[in-house]
Amino acid sequence: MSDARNTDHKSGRVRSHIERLIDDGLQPHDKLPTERQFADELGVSRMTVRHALNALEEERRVYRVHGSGTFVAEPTIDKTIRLTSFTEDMIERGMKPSTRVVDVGTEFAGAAVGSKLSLSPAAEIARIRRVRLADGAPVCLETVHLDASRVHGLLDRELTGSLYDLLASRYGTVVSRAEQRIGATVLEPADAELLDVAAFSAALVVERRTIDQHQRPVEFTRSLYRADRYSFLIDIER
Amino acid sequence: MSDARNTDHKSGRVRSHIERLIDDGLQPHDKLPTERQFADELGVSRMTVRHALNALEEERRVYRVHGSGTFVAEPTIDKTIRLTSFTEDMIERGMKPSTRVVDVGTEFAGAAVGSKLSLSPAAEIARIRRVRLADGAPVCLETVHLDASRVHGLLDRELTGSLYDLLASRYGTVVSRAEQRIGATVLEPADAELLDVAAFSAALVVERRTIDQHQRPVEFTRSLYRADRYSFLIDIER
DNA sequence: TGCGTGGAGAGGTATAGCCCAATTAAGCGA
DNA sequence: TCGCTTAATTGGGCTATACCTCTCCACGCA
Repeated sequence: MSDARNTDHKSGRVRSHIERLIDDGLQPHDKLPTERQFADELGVSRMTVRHALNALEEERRVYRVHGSGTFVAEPTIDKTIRLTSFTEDMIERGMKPSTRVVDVGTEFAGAAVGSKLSLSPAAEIARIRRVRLADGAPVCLETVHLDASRVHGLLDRELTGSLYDLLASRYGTVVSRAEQRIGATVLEPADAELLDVAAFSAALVVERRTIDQHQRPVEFTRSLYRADRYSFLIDIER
Repeated sequence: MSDARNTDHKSGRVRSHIERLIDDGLQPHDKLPTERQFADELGVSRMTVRHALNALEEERRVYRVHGSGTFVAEPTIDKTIRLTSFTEDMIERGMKPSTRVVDVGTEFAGAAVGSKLSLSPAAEIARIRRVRLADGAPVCLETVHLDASRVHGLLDRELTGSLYDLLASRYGTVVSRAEQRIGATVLEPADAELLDVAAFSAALVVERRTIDQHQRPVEFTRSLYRADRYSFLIDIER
């Protein structure tokens, strides 16, 4: 919970201090000391305390009532969908992930993919098709599209590992968020064969547009998940 | 975009000013004036400018690069999944929702539904099957299961409106969160007919367990969505 | 007993100024 | 010409202070 990096800044130390208070015996809806008390006690200015409390409020660890005080929030069961790679996802589900590359190549973006990646339809893109397996059985067939000009030499590399790791370590591209569309379809015979199921079986279609730290689109990926082996769990707050 | 309430505070005015700048001709990744320039120009302190920029950064209208400047972000389609009813959902998508009740009745919970609602398998449950339509065309076939002892008389009521509203106004049950599983399937002929599509068409299966303000399960609903007319949009943060 | 009103105390907004850290470009030297 | 150093610029963090609005309770009046 408490991060060592917190000690880099005063507001981080204040934050850790408050987190410790909450973890050590305080109950939800208990009142925290006032901002001015924290400031005096920790020898920092009130603005710094507010900075730390803002962060904690953002994460729903505390809530504030104007004129009244700051209180410990109810613990949230924070299972909101997260941005994880297939590899991380499978390990979390207790299965052993592996990957088989089906084919790779370059092609013109075209209208659909081009618009998703903010590129001209005539731009060159790198395309990677991979089957992702869990415990040796196919789960997912994914087709990744990347701006070829930003990933020189990528297609000659080993592509069975995490693409996100490769993008970060080799091309300095850090993934920050993604927009995802989840739909359903029935599998074409060719795709069904790659996934080792009967033709026209049900599948989840996931189209994912990944965005980097500068809000630029990184990749557009279309994945087909076997419906009998995969589903999404989502926790939603009102 | 620009809100009238913004004028209540200086930071709101600063914020509006910057938003206007962005909307009037600035392109993504264009550089904004520096924080100190804004402060001078608008006659406010730099902290106030930073406050406004923090809010805009939070909403991903701008991004900052330490030592370099503040820049206009790429426009984002911000459709985070929320806990909405079908009715709200369709209105937001610009369509007119309606409902047709297929059948209602009571039955024993059974093992599967009972465990989802934390009830004995022998408990009596109310079951409602409804077809939900958008602009007059079927989109979703839902089967709702409720603890019969908590919703006396519900099945005799008008069931074409929002079930959440009915639960709140008549039974004091306020929905606070939900756990949802999203999968895919092909439609049985009987279900396909109710949804007005060919048998064995693709559909999304959504199983939703709704929890009230006291953390008690309220309903368990299984919905089948026509894949050609519905998909989920999700925004994910790393 | 009941009500309402003021004051203390809480968070919210804003100021002016200090130093730090990252970036960038200009200038200098090999 | 290339590469390194340096200085200016920009955002990041923090301080100390001031004044605002909202809440809530105690006190006093009817």
